[in-house]
Amino acid sequence: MTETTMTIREMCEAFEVTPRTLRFYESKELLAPIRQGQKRLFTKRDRARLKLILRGKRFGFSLEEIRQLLDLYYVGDQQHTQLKRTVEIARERLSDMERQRDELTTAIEELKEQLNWGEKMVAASQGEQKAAE
Amino acid sequence: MTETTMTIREMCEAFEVTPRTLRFYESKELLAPIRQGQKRLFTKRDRARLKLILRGKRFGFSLEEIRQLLDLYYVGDQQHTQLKRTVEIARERLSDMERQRDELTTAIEELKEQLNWGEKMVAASQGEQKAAE
DNA sequence: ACAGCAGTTGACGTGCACGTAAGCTCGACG
DNA sequence: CGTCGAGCTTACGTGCACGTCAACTGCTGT
Repeated sequence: MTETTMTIREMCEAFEVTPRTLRFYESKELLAPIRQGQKRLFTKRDRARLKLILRGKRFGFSLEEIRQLLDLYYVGDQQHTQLKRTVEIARERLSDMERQRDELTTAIEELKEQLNWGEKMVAASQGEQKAAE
Repeated sequence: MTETTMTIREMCEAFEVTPRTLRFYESKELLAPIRQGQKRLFTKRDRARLKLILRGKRFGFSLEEIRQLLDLYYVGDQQHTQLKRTVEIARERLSDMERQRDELTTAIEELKEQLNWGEKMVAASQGEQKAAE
């Protein structure tokens, strides 16, 4: 059940993606499932990465940007220079994300105000179909 | 200077977009600049909408979704039923955005931790090029 | 032995969000 | 009067993120 590896089908159901998507991500070097003969076997590492990939996508990052980010999450064998560069990239992404969150917060506030206004209008036009003009 | 309308060129510089983009948005009914003969004149309303469009894009909304949202921001002559529906859509978008913000907050925290770790690694590998293995 | 099914590799198709190039129009200016 | 630049339309091209289809391979059960 809670085996260490999963087939492509199991991954698809667990994460609600298609096989095509997983193969595509592998071709872009976002995932690196091990091979048993010809078949792919997805490890715990792949599952963690996929989770991050899907989250990154929801934030509007491109797959290429996500690949950069994943490098940070899974260093471990990088050289100093490479690691330093990765840290820099991550710092930039981090401020991107913080800016994005701040904007989002503002937008939420604005939308809430609009909603209040809209709801008042709906309430006001209850029963009077021809309030316009 | 602070005239009520702007040319396409002025819009482009003000918002850092291309003419093509503005025409494209018009073709998708996101903007509706008035025409003076053949030329487009962008009003204050268009500028407000464009600002919202660009923000929406940064949040990962599609242009079609943004169009839905803009309907809410610029109602004014909607019927009751239509307005009610629009309010519903907006409520859904709002919870989308709040979920997105919460996720983003979590991701920011995680990335910060990773960064701290990464920076420690960088510091630790100062001067010793061959620390690996 | 053979059907059936999960999985695989190309290769081409698709929708979105524009970019880019061609050719037209129109008012301003020397 | 020509032409110059700003803007216009039409139409095809592009990059990304997959979808779709065809043709294979390799177990699995009967």
